[in-house]
Amino acid sequence: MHLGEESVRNHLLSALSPAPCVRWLAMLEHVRMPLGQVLCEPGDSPDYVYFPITAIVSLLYVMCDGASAEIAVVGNEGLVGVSVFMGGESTPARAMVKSAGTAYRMRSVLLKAEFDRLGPARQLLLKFTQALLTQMTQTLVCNRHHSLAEQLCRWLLLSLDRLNGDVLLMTQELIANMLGVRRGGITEGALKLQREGLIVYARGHITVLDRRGLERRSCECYEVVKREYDRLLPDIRGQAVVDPAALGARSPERSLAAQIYR
Amino acid sequence: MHLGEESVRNHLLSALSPAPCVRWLAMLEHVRMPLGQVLCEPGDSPDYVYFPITAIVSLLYVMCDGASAEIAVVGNEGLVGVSVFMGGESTPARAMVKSAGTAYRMRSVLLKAEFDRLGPARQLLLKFTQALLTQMTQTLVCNRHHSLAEQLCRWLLLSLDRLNGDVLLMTQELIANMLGVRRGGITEGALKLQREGLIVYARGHITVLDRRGLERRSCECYEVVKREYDRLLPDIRGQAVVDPAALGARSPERSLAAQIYR
DNA sequence: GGTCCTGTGTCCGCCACCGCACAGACGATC
DNA sequence: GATCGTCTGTGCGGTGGCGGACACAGGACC
Repeated sequence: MHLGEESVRNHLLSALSPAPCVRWLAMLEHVRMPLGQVLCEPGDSPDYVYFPITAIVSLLYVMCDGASAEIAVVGNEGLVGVSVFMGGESTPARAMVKSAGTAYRMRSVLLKAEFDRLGPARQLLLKFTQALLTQMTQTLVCNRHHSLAEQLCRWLLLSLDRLNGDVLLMTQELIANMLGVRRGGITEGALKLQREGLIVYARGHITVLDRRGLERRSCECYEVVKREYDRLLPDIRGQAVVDPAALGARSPERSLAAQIYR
Repeated sequence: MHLGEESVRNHLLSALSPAPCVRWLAMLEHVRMPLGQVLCEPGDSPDYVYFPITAIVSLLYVMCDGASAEIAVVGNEGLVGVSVFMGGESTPARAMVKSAGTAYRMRSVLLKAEFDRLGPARQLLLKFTQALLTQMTQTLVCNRHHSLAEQLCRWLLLSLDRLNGDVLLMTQELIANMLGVRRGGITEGALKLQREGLIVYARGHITVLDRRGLERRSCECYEVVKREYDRLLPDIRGQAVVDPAALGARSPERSLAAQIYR
């Protein structure tokens, strides 16, 4: 198992109380997640669940005719593969890496066993699932009632929250697929945001300059989702980033366990 | 507790293995659910969870400006109040009776306790939750990509599946609120379906004449949802209706327990 | 039988977004 | 530095659904 120099970790793993952690340690595998990697095809029963660290994963529904829409985003606040412990094994959505990075993965059967055995771990996983549910809900209503520009802001903010830094590597084409709209629409929206000085866009590199501005231009949906994540997973968010300098210092806390678990 | 002459029951309750049932019996209360009754406001921690029998409940998101959209529908295949055992207590959606009928209700705390204690009950409830998740997913993509007419068909079919009979009591105004569209749009769609002889529509009474026809006019979304419900809850669906005549015969099976649990 | 209310049919201007196409710009590659 | 592929800006006709309005019909109620 290898860890690299990551200055963040998966908050869901961090929030587990010490007891299960020791056992979980041996089950976790550190993996790189290249852009576009498909973690799970619709209908498949996935072998692994993923706890993103720096990667962002998109739950994407692709229809018969090729049209698609993003259901939800998962970053280092959660895990990919809730269907494993929900009991259905598979979902009708595809899980795809939409921002390259790293993750821990765990065999599905192991997670399932832990879920069935341990109350606290179970509660945590279920709360995350409910947060995911809220995100889906909000995406749904946003789809229905809000303008493309507003949706774009929401999408950028949700991605940004799961990102280390403020540069997104993402072409307009990809964003369009996620939002289920025409690429030209994204161009227009992005241009508007760029002219207002909120972002800079160039060939797949989006740099967010004014986060507050994005929040102002966004619809209520982003705020609702964020509040609900904070409410459901309070011990997880906020205490996020570990000081890289502190990590650099050799000490007992420099162990894998220390990095993952608070 | 009173039971009436209902010829159907809640499939989720039916599917519970005998052991928990005996205990659950004492916790269930039979209630009537008038049209428009609100079971749970967004942000509330509901006192009861509901297992619909003949009623249909809509999970509705209402936005700041009053615009709304239906997240999912729950009928006698499930329960209203998954947030109780998911751990978040509340959801940002409103639960509203969209077709009058009856239900069993149970105190939230009791259900939560059962959920934490019993593996089989837990698994069943979680599977239902995943089915609900699928329904939401599909509603989301349908919103994005399909025409109002197709969505209307999907909506009618989903309601029909949860209904005893083929008459829906529902004004166009209400349907419009559910689908998050303009009332005029529903008028047009319904007229088209009526001209094709699939339904008859008159002042809040929709009679479905040709179910197959509706399925043909609908998008793939309905089929996907239905398949997933059947997959996840196979022991629940299909064995639905109890012969009313058989119920009329006085016998030991005529007990409440017999009616609820297969 | 008259009155009121609710629910439905219809119309019209409007606009956001679609689908498609094409050109220009940047960056990688040889 | 020439070439090519990818990414982005832009244009244009078409259209589905919006918002708001109005008229009419069926029931309910007095």
